Amino acid sequence: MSTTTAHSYSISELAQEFGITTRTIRFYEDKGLLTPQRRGQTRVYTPEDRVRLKLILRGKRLGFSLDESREIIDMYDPAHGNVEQLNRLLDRIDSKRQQLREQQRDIEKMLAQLDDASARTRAALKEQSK
Amino acid sequence: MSTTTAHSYSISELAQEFGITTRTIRFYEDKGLLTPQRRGQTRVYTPEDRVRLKLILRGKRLGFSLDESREIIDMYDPAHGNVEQLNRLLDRIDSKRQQLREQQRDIEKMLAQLDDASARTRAALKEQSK
DNA sequence: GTTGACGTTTACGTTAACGTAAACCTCGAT
DNA sequence: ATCGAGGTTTACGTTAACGTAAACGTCAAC
Repeated sequence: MSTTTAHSYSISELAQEFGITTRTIRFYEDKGLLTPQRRGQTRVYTPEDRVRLKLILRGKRLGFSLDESREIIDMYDPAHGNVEQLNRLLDRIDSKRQQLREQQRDIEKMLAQLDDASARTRAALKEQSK
Repeated sequence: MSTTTAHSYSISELAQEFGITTRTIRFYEDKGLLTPQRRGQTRVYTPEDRVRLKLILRGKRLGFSLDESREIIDMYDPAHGNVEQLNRLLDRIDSKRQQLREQQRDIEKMLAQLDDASARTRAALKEQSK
């Protein structure tokens, strides 16, 4: 029995918090990534909506398309479906993990490259100071 | 005195190796990311060109725009410039490193999320087998 | 000498992810 | 009553990163 404090957010609150525009949030809804409630006309966002938005933006920072982010978010959903569907889901999850690990390797290579560049630049600065 | 074996590549060789189209490679040239030699009309790519291409594609996998990739690649260049320029370069390098570290954190969070999803899916499978 | 395989330029088309603007409602405060 | 701050829908515009196609050159092979 978890007593969930039913806190809610307006669209502009979320926009401010994450540094995006309301247009962007509505666009995500249009693409089926968010489905807020309505109080009359007005959209009302739950903490769960907020989390979904957070995940979308995280995916974006990693270069994922909205479709990819949606797929990843849906992976966490109540795993409903038959055995075959569940097995396919497991495969997709694993495939995403592999992709993320490849990104990790890419980042490390790029970081090493930047370390090198930084060192060379500092060396060039030492040279300038005669 | 390093004896550089002047190996060269055709555009379709590079396209094949990296699983992209020749159109893409020409597009990168158009955007100033590659500047191959010409044998008559025909483009001829050096091993250095190949490396640049590799870096572009690595950046792409990390969600970087071509402009960002160009910036990163240029960071590795012969650090020419005065002290002020070199210092600004150092700042940009450091800023990129911070961004990459943030991406690392994002990836770890997402990996943890996927691990969780995977476990839950496997649990759902066990449930199915009664 | 024509036919492929490979190269080139030029140019219009496409998709994702929003930006921008107009035109309108709603409500609490002045 | 009006006004400003927020909300809404609708719709056209924009940018990046290529795709696609046409129209042409070149050269080794048949």
